[in-house]
Amino acid sequence: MTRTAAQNRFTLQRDRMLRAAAQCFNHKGFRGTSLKDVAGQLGLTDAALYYYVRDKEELVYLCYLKAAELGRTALEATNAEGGNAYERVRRYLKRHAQFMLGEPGPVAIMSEIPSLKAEHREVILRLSREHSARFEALLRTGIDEGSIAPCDVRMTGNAIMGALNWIPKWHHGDPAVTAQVLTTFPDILSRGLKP
Amino acid sequence: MTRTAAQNRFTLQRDRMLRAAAQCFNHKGFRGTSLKDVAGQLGLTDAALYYYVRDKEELVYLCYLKAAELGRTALEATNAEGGNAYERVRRYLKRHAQFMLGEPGPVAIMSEIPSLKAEHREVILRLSREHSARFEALLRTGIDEGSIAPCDVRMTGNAIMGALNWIPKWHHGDPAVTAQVLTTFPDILSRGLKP
DNA sequence: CGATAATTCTAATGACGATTAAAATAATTG
DNA sequence: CAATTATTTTAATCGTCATTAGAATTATCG
Repeated sequence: MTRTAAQNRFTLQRDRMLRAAAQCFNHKGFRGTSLKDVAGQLGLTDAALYYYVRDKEELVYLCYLKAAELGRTALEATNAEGGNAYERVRRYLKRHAQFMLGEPGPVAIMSEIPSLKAEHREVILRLSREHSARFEALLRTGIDEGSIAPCDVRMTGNAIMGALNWIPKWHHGDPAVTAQVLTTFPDILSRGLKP
Repeated sequence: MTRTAAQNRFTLQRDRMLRAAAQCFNHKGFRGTSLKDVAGQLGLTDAALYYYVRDKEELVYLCYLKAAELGRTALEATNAEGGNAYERVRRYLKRHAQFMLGEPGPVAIMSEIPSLKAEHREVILRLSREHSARFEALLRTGIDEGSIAPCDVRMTGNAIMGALNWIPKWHHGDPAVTAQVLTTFPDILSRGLKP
């Protein structure tokens, strides 16, 4: 119990770090952001980050891990809510866009997997592939049950994920645009799936 | 005339440079690729690149300029061929994917505009916005003539461009996949536009 | 309050990578 | 071939940045 408070504080601070880092990475890339950039956003010194993380590489790794977890739970939660596959896809898209843009984000886009060290890269790639597989399975379910038009699920999944992952490249935080994205993107991306 | 041969050789070599650089940038990011990486692909020394380019920043700038030009001509050529807006969009998507993956590519994805110096950034942003505007205008034409379903053209354009720009993140050169992308992506991305 | 643990800072160190100048090599032209 | 031009290399220089050690500060707990 006595440790829980400290533990809690630690993980809370680290999570603030991950959010700051995610924003920087999305904006300037992994190599392009210095630890000073991240620390600056938190009112800290670059050296202070090493209290929370072994090195810079672990920082991206943790960002990507968090992104993978959020994606997974978003998809699971959506599936658990029921509805046909088409409706579940729509809800998932909304949820995904939501956590990418708002709380508990911003979330790091996994655009620099090659920068990870071998072991971390394998972990992230595995999670990433598992997530893709689950999404593709959902599409396949929809095709079988007739709620989604037949298509190449692999390519369709890639297209949808690409459209989502690209959002941070052109969206820079304007709340009005955020709202617009959340309302239009699920529509736009799922419309092509209708039978 | 005497200069034309040398001039020609110069620009040809520089174009090889741009292709090598584009591949590196797409793979490892601007900051993440060293001039040695680019030079290595060409069998040169890093210092040799300075014969063709003022500095590293100019290298990305030229890559982006080339990308913008190719995008523009692709859209213009497509429009010139006629057909209704929906068909023109489809042809444009195919063309765009084509030059992104094959010849005269690989083309650099404009994902690091913040890394450009102010003047260059303005040029690229202007070209980029012009291109978006033209694409959105094409969508609007389709909506007016009834070949495309009513939609938020800004968001729809962003979604489509995102899906395309993300391709290099997951496609790593397998020719079979290239062929698959070229045949399925135009379908996938345009299907949602049907009325 | 005093002691101990937690957190952050200051001040090095060291590597990597962009950039430059000058020398060396290759190509071209008269 | 000789002279000139084009291209590339070698060998510095310079800054930035990740990383570390140890000091300083702050919080926690008895």
